[in-house]
Amino acid sequence: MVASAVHSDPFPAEQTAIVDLTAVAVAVTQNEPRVLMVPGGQGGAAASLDALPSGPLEHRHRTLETGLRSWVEARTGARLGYVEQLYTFGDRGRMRDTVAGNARVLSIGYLALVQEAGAPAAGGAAWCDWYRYFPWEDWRDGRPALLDWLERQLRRWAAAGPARVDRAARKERVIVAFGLDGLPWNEERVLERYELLYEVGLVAEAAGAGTSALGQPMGADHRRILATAIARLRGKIKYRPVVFELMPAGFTLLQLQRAVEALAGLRLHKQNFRRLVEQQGLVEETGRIVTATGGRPAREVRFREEVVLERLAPGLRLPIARAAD
Amino acid sequence: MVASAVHSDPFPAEQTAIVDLTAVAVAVTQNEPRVLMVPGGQGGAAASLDALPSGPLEHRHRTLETGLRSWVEARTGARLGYVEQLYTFGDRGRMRDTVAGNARVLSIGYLALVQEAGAPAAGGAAWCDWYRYFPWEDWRDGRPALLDWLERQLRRWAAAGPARVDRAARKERVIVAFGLDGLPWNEERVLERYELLYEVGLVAEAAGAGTSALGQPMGADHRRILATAIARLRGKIKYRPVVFELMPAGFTLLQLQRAVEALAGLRLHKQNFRRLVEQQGLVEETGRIVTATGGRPAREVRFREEVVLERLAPGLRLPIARAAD
DNA sequence: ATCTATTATGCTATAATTGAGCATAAGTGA
DNA sequence: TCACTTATGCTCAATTATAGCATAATAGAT
Repeated sequence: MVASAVHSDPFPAEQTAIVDLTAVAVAVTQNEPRVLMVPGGQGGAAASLDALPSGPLEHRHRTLETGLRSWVEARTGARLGYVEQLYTFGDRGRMRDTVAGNARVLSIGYLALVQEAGAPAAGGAAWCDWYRYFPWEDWRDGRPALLDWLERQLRRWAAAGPARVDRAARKERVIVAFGLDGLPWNEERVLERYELLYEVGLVAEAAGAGTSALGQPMGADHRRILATAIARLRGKIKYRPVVFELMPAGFTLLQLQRAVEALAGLRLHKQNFRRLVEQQGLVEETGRIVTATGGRPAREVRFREEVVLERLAPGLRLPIARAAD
Repeated sequence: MVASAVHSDPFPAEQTAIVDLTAVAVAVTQNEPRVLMVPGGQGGAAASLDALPSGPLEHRHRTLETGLRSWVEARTGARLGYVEQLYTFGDRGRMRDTVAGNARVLSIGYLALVQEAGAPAAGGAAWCDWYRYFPWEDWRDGRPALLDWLERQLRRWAAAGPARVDRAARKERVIVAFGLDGLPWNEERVLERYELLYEVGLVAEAAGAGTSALGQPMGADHRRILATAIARLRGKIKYRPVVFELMPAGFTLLQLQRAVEALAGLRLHKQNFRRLVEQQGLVEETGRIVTATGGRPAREVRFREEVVLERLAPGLRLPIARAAD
């Protein structure tokens, strides 16, 4: 039916690649967003850097996802809940500091949501606050102070573009990504910001990085993968009820709010947050009352499981607060 | 800094895979959404099926995206505009009908937006209306008639589940995916619907497919990849100004609306559509007047290029119309 | 016992956004 | 001139968001 004039070449020079599966396992504990990390960056040159858990795709696994699950679970003792494929990273040269050398290495990145409580890290893995790697992403206590310094650096870089057009384009990218000159901070632009910092040489992973690099570096391009995961998750919680994967069975609305805030790196308006959650029928009361809140006791609620299959609810929109809550 | 108790294994039993890049190149011409297809399904057993253009990842390409671009452009003569990675497909056994045999084949799927006008298909490729493969997805002229028959099949399948719980779960999936029992049709659930039909055996690609399979089949799992692309694009046009990649330099608001409708498979409310587009400052007048509209002449507009870098505008929300426009 | 701090929770006023449609303008072809 | 088609301006009501106010119910300090 498609005109078959020139027929397809027989599959030309097939190229093989090493494929590994990399997990960004996220949990929220004590109101902090945490990622599962393994030490020692896969035995490469820079062996002391943190790295994401990852392992080769094995032939016995029927699907990529089962491969990821079994590898990460065996390696770290974490039991993965919700799992979603993020992105496949395969630029040549992205493994500068590892053994892979000249071969093409593909990493398929996955986001996995875990309840840390049920998943004590094993095998040398550890749960680390993700803002350690992205300190500029946490606005829960207001604009992070280091953004003042950062802004100066970025503006200097923008002003140093070779031609007029470059300078204009650089400036636009900077002010949009970091919400300068009155533009709003958009919590989802995590990757855009990281790539800008990389390009400017303000993170240690970059080739010409200066001495005052920002945030804890990670092995290979794992910080880029983590940025991708954070961006995706920050977007997703707004339209799919995925936060619940990170919560214990019963929780209070404030705990839920704190979890969302931890992920988004923002403070939310409390009354409106509760209204949204309740209006959408995402939770139901367990009947229990939690008194350990420090104030008036709170009703304990649980996620309405029906929602997932039943109506695939719209998730959580974020009523962003100007000031505090 | 991560507790370094057990140190990482040296990269264990590396596994290689054949990697190919598959493009879903989309254009909108004469108000129809079209995909670039090549004939002959890569020379496999079922050699007569349509297939998406795809080719091996070659080592000379620094990035995956350049690999994809150069391959597809060389093969089909299309010049790709916006390109975005969709998903990596890698389940074993997904290439039932091709040569790959037992080897692991990874396909990295990409969505590419093209202006068909500037890209006449070459090398045996052809632009095909995508609703040929998904006739149930086009609601522009109201609910497609074949959904009546389809609904009966789906309900029968749901009622035939082994246990009570399965039947309930199946029914839920069916009514949510296809908007039955008063639930709204959600144009983004393209993949969910396709996978359901696959599971039920209502598409020819499925193992136990009956004789009355729906829509034109495609080689390998390309129809699944196409479904993924449609779903992604339908979602994306709502929050990023990507439709403009498919439009010529100058166009009328109705042409734009028709393009969006073609992609979404829905009719939109005309006045509200214009209000959204203009309010958001996505377009500007060229000053020209188009008289070939069949009615009152329309102002010609063009996309405001500044928007892309400048403010990364929120895109287009879809004011869905109940009836016609 | 009362006061203070803290959190929970109900409710309201106002502003934006959306959905649906009316009305009129300006062309084409019979 | 009439019938038809598309373009475009505008309105009105319904819905949803934003920002607070006010009150309730605890714990711990005085």
